[in-house]
Amino acid sequence: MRKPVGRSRQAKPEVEGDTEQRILEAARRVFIRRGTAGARMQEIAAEAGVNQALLHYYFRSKERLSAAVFGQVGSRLFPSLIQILGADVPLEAKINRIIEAYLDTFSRHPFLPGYLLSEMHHHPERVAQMLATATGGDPRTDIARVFETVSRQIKKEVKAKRMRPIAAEQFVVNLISLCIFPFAARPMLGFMLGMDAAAFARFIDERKRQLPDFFHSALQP
Amino acid sequence: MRKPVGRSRQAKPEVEGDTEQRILEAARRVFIRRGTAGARMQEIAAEAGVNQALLHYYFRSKERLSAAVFGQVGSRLFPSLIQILGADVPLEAKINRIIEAYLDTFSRHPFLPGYLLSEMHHHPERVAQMLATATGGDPRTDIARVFETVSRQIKKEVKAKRMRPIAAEQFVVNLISLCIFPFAARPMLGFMLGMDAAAFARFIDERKRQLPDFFHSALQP
DNA sequence: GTCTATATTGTGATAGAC
DNA sequence: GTCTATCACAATATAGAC
Repeated sequence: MRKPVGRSRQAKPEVEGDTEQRILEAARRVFIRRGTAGARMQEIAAEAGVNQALLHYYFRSKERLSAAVFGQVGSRLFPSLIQILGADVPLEAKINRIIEAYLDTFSRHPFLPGYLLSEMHHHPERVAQMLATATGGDPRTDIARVFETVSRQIKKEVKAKRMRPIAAEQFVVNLISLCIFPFAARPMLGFMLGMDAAAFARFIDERKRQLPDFFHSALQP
Repeated sequence: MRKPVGRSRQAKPEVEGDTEQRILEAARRVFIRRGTAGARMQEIAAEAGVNQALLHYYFRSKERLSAAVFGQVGSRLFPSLIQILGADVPLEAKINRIIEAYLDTFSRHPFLPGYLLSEMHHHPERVAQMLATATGGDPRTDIARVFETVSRQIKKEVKAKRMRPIAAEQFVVNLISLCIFPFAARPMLGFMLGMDAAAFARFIDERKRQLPDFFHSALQP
């Protein structure tokens, strides 16, 4: 590992943010639009405004750089899911919060879902490390606890006759399917439904309003 | 265009199926697991049991070969969607049929969703041609008519107080989200929920049973 | 830390024999 | 139609000056 240690600030005319950060951000943009295999180190260097050799100086290889980006993207998306699902609030509130949070995030970063799914598909072996980076620790333990919490809440609601029975796993998968898929399939939906960027934004806005009711209704006994 | 014309059968000891078909099938397998950018012509040739030069003889370039695969995969998935949605049966039956058809198809080909979404994400410009290949004609016209049909059915159900109002586009997107996403996100779900292949298959089986009710309930007024 | 120059290998594509 | 051999360039990675 030759990676520079100690981010000791040099008295240098740095453009904005330190170089490592600029490279990482440029890499994120390029990997997201080209995919890991399709991205070129040269394009990342150009986007970061530095030389290609610097990429290797900071990240050693394309392999490591792409893994860093994957982990970073995961870190932006998973913690809030875990946090909301594990929070001490009613199930109904969790549904609303997740829909709002994810539709908002993806409206601002519409290419994240496509990148994330593509990356997971072609590099399933990286998922474990990505989730470890994202949750900071042993992801399986955290996640298992969260599903336990949700499962208890569901059982309680079912007992109170306010909800039909459903496994916590199916519940969560249904919820995130409805939030993520439209963005991942955006190119197809855009074409099939003749939607340009503005029309797609309206489509998502309508979704923000309707999805909570749709989902709550689906769980009615 | 040097592509051989007339599939005139040569008196040759062909292994199984004609060579072009074998190449196309090998290419599909390789593109699905590596992605378009990550796939190597050499690997496809090996998988087809032929020399790399033959790939160029039949398909001219990697670009064209990958486009052929993308179109072929689309042709296996979209026509049935269009056909079921446009059929002359009640909305409820369409929901059941689509869930059954897609969960079955994807159970047998679990990597199709990941490939399809990945490809669409990185090559949105190919979506139009892929859908044209898949539907054989002007896809926009067919699709628009189908959405019109569904829209009328929804309005009728709403009027009869058997259903809450929902745009046909949101209706269809919700339905296919719930069918496709779990497969596209399989690596993540597998890890998060600690599911191996068998557990994932059980998860999908449970889904086949529960999704119809979930969806119908979601549409209750 | 950042650059230029270059080594080295990978990869799509073609030429030409059979 | 199918093969072997090879070209031409693209792309990752490193060496070494500054």
